[in-house]
Amino acid sequence: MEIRCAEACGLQMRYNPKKIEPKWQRYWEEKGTFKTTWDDSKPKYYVLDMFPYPSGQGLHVGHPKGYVGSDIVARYKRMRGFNVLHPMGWDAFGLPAERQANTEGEHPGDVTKRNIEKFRKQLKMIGLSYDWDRELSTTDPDYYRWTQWIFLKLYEKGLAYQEEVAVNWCPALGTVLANEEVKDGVYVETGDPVERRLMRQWMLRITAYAERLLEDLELLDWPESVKEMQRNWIGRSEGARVRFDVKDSDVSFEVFTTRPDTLFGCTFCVIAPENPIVESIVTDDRREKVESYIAEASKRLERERLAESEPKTGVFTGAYAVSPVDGSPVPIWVADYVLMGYGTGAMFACPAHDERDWAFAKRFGIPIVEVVSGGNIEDGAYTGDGPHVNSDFMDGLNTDEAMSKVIEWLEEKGRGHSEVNYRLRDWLFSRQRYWGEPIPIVFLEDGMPKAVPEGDLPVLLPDMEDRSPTADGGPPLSRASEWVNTTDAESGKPALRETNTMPQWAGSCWYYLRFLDPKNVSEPWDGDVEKKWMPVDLYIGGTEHATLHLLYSRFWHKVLYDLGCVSTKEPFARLFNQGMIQARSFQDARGKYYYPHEVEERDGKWVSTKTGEPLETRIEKMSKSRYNVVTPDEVIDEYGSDCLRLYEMFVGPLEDDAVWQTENIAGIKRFLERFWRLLYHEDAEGLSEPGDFEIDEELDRLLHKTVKKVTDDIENLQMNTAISALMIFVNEATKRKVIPHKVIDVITRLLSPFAPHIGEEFWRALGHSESVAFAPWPEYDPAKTVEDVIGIPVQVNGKLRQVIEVARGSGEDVVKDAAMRDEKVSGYLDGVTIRKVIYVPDKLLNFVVSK
RNA sequence: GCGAGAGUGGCGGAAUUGGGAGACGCGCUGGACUUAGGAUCCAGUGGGAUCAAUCCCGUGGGGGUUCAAAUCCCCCCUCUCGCACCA
Repeated sequence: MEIRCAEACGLQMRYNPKKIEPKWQRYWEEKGTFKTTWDDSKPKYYVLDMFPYPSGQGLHVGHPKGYVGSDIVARYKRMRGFNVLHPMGWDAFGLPAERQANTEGEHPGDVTKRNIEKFRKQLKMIGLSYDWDRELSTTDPDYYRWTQWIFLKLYEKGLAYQEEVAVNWCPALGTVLANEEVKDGVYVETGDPVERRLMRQWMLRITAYAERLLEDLELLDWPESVKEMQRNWIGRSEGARVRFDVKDSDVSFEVFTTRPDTLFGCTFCVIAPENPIVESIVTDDRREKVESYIAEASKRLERERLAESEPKTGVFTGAYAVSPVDGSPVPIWVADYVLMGYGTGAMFACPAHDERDWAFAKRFGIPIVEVVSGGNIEDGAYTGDGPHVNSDFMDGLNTDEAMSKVIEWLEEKGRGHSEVNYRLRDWLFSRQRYWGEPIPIVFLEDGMPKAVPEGDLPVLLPDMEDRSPTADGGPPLSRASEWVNTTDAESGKPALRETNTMPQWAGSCWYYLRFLDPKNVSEPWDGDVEKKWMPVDLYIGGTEHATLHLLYSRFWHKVLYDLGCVSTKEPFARLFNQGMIQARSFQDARGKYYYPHEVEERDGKWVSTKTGEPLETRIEKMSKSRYNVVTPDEVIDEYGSDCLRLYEMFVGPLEDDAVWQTENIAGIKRFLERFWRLLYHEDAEGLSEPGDFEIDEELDRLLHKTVKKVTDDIENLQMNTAISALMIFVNEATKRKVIPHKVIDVITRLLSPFAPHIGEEFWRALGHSESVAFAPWPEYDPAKTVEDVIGIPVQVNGKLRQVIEVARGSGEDVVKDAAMRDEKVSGYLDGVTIRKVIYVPDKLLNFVVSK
């Protein structure tokens, strides 16, 4: 392909992104500019975007914000001599595609393919420097074959198991949902109601890795907020497990407590309604009441139970437990504020020193016994520290001492031991959907599960016309009887395939590894290749994945680490969360949304242009239903992709949310046009003169400062201030009549990661024959980034009175003399006593005076 | 309720080992060029007083530390995010 710069194109001297952008995108594609192969001579840099779910809506301008940020880093690192791996792919299994397919009467595979094509086309228009040869989709059998392979590894290690569990069943979707996908009794994505149902499910034992997932957060350069969210999610707490015997019975139960030091203050125990031991301890006279309470509680979702925090409900079982410390009888209650899923599903209550227990005791008239002094337990629970009382061998000790003493005592007596508990629960891994990875398990005639041999992978998703759940709530795959009825590979005996599929999180747990070696047909990735490229040096994506995707993939990674399949403990060394781009939406009193072109602002109020009706306006997430979507296609058509990229970076800090305001793009457009005119003077009818001359010192210093600023800012992902620095330079350069090409050459390189098309265009115009993508990043002279003569603010009593010019590095005496000679300053020093002079070299001079 | 973060012109935002508040951009005002301007260029633009030089006030509110506070400390208000009976 013949590449012609604007000069060669004749008289096209105005900045015209429509002409240059597609040209360079074609060039990069045809030349394979961003194709990455391992190169021993360069340091590696792996910069990864959280790959998108290719929805039917296509991209809006919010999506590429993070992609542009990571692309700038990728391009910058290449210019700094790094071998950069920067891939992109599709997290394409999942519910929306299945629903879209059903609505449109198509196969989810076809829908997905079409959506991916649209996404890919949109991303390519933005000029992102991905190595498209590494593109992958989680729905591709060559990919999910290895997702299934990892599942088998988990299964072999005992980390995948089946359990009959109460799950969040969503009737509208015909599937179960993970706890995290349900909030307030509805599916967070669609608002469909969710109910509890007991079902056989595959679970992944993530809890076995709780401690390491917590500890290894220390190794990571991640935002503190994300680490904190993961810590909370894992929810480690230290305490003790204590056995309580039930009076006049051989039944006993255990409780977990973080405050075993308050055992002497135990005046009742509480058991979760679902706890099976309730059945065996309830007395006959209480049975009816207890059973109806349990029936009532089971109707409500866990979330709802938790939401109704007050007043607490519960019933007495009629049974008594024996206090393990003093042998006294304490009543056992059933109450739904105790959760079956945490600890042992039973707890002891010390109302004097726990707020929930206090509220419960007050409500039901249960005694409250103080064991830690220092508070007033009449008014409320005292949770602070203090000397213990009424506690036998703990009397006089504070909480810390009492804790170790009581644990020691319990262990000695065989009634308990210290224990660490986690809030994290095992990962519910099966979904009753069609569009997901089949779980590579068969069931033999005796119902026992058996792994599909590795050699038989992938277990392909069968083609099906009817992909709805069966009438009795069975997964869609159970309709594929030919597929379901198979044989055990080893014995040849009949077997049934597992008909659940994996959740969407599965494919995204390891895609960063497949990118290293995406075409490998004999293994998921080559070990040597993995050692070379891992870990991911920079991972950019939204905060919404703080606890789910990022915890799940860390879990899988650690399992793979234990298997010797990967060489790093953690997958993502540095994480960065880009903010969202939101947009203004307009709604009338009836709730009807209006497009931005249907409204106008009158006297600071928004109204419908047509009817004049007042509208309510809000800053919201972009969505089709809110009529506030802006697509990259329309912005690129109007302004070009360099402009879009710069605008998205310039709106504010990359990590912050921003509001899309199309009118603000004008400033970016002007900047690019000014930059263009540095080279293409309108009045000169062509390229400006090469101008092999030296620029003035002021501009030269500014150039060095700009190189430094842009370099530092990219390293810190402060793209907004980097662009500001470039604007300052271009504004200043514009004031000169002509700028030598060697200066434009430097600025072109600085700008090229942000605006790669115009960068490439200029680079060729300046006479280079290779892509600017690998041009050396400009160096700067530190000595030239500071001025020789600087203005020193002179204050009198802390108030700025004058700025005087002195040589940089001047001593106090010199500056003081100069200041005192200054007419204005001396006016302020007249008739007062100078008490003190503060001089901060090159920064400031302050006279402290008094009358 | 608990935890984390934030609050700066008309607007988006700069400035943090404490040292010239408001960089850069939008918008606005005035001017130049023009048949025209939604193009481009130049000048101005935190508030107040003043013809002006200049002065006073000013980073959510109140107090404090300091020669000096957007920045550090204490109290309060507001907003965003996360968790929400986790024994």
